[in-house]
Amino acid sequence: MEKRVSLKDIASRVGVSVALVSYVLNGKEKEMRVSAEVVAKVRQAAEEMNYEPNQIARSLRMGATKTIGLVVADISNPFFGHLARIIEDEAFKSGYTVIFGSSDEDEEKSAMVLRTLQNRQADGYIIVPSEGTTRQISGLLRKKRPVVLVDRYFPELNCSHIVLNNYQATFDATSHLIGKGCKRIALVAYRTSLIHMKERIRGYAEAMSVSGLPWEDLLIEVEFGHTQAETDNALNKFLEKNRNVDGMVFSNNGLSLGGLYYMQKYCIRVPRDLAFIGFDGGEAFDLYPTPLSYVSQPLEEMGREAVKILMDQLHGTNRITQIMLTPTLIIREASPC
Amino acid sequence: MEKRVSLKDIASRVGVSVALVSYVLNGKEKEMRVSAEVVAKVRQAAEEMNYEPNQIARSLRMGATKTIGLVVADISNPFFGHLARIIEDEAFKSGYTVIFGSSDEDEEKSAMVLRTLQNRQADGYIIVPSEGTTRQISGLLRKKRPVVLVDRYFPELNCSHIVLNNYQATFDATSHLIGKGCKRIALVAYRTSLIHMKERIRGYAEAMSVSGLPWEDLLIEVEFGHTQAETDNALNKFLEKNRNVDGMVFSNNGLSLGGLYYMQKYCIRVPRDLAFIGFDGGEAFDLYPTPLSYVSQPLEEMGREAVKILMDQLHGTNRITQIMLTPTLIIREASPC
DNA sequence: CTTGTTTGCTTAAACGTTTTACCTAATTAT
DNA sequence: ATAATTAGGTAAAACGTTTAAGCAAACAAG
Repeated sequence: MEKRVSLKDIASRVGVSVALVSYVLNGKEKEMRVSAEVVAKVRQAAEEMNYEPNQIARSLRMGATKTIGLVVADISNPFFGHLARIIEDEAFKSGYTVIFGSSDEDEEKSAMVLRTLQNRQADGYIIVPSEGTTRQISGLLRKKRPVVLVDRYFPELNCSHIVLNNYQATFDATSHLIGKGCKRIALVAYRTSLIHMKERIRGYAEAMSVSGLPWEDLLIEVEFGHTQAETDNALNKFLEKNRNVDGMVFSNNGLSLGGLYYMQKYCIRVPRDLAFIGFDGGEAFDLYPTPLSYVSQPLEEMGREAVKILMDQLHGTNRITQIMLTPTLIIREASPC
Repeated sequence: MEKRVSLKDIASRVGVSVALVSYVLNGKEKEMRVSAEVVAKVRQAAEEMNYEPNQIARSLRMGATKTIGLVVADISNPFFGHLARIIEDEAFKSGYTVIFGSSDEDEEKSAMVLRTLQNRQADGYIIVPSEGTTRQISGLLRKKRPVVLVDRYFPELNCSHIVLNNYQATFDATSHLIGKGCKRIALVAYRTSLIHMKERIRGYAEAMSVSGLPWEDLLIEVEFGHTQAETDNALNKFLEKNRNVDGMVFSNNGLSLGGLYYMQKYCIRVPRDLAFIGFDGGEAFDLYPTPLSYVSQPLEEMGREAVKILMDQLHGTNRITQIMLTPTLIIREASPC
């Protein structure tokens, strides 16, 4: 580890004080009326010595790290990976760096990640909150840390958020299948108290209800920490009891994918044997023998806006912004092949 | 922003010096022989006041941030997302946090990301290096920063790395197709000087050569910043000239996926019309009408070992470790449906 | 010729830790 | 009894910045 060059090094080389070097390198030479001659010398020395500011020292002094703490369920999930990327780019534009952690939808893990991010003095937080983390979030809010929740939120919490209109998402999806003539449509959802799932279930239920179709027995709720085998099992049991199901709506990307694996394993042809609507799309959806229909989220917008809201709060606004984005139903028919 | 509680706050509440509080909270009460009574009082106060150490201040003082800088091509690419996740978990076990940046395989962007990570005083770096970044890496090495390259490396650089045996990967893949009776096998690769691609091309060429098959005209090199349309175009041109091609090997996951999109668009049935071997697998590969064969990388091992090597270097070893992992060819036959 | 202003720079404190050096009182050894 | 040791603690410097405050010299205004 070679010693990094500091302001002091430049100062002593040029023969001026540390303060002066700081002023020059921060472009405050005008206000601080530094002589042109000194400015030039400092600039040159900094250049030659390859000076790079120590952000840690600066953070300590300024009480701000220019860092955003990002908590997602799992960075390796393409949905969150993509979101992270958008946030990274957007944050970078404002001079912020992202430090992230995956919560695995687990309360304890979430707490650990959040503690780490706080120790590192993140200036603000963008969080995809897991079940049971209300207190963790409200803890942040109590400390007046800027927080933006994404994808889900807690209705009882007075906190900025940006989420999909989840109700509309499944309402539209289900309605579309009904319009196509389906009558026994199942919804596959996670068993969780998180609002986004509740809303997706509600949208489905409502769509079925307004068409006078029963749905209570057609709701499949699987556990969060599911393996593919367990999902298969749940679906098997369900389909044995309900042989007349003619359509399925899946309520997030993991479940959709799990559903497709299931269909493949048990040779159920989509959409010939069963109509199918997934959530979030992806390569597997595009490349399926017959391209699959799905609910599309405006992910770019979600990420961009999340950062924008956070930046507002970081720059002093106390405003709480809660945004609901509109999903798009991507309908695809049989391919030309 | 409420004020965070510091050692000073605890000290003044308990009525002792800051130093003492630091000792107690760092478990040095024995060596520093702090009285049991004071230890208890400090502990309790810290608990009650909800003290969390300021990692920034600690970093400044200690000259180490317990931070790993991770540079990948694109965090939203599942390959890198997965890698990031493994690294995150592994780093966490050792008390390290990850700060990351996406380079987009771009020299300039890579430089910016690297500069940011350096400003933030990352203790060590795990990097998927882009083309033309040799100098950036050697700059880090010159400053004696621990660096581990992943997925690719620079032969001329004396730096730790962990990569796939890329030669073997395409050699095996190509050989397998030859064994299946293919004679006109194309390789789709990126046009780049990066070693991993060169090796993948070499493996392919060698496999063809040892079977006495010509390959020079069957190598398709596409540009890095390709759009799907451009890839389609290149493939179209190529296939028009070479109608007798009976197999294709793709040399990374992006290209494989691009290939599949192409096949779909132009109604080329895999593997009926054309044998196909992809790189890296993924959902789309599993769910393809007939599951696709691909080269599988031991991603977990790659991530875990990368962190382990870095940790060794962070703990003072000067040893340079260069590891080459063995790929597995996943062969899948037509599905039972 | 004083007084005030501008110019150009320096000093020093502060951010929250860690850690070295030092201090005093009590105890033990001589 | 005095000297040496130990127990239990404090003071202060240091990490690299930023920034408020100050200060001397030069200059302008009265």
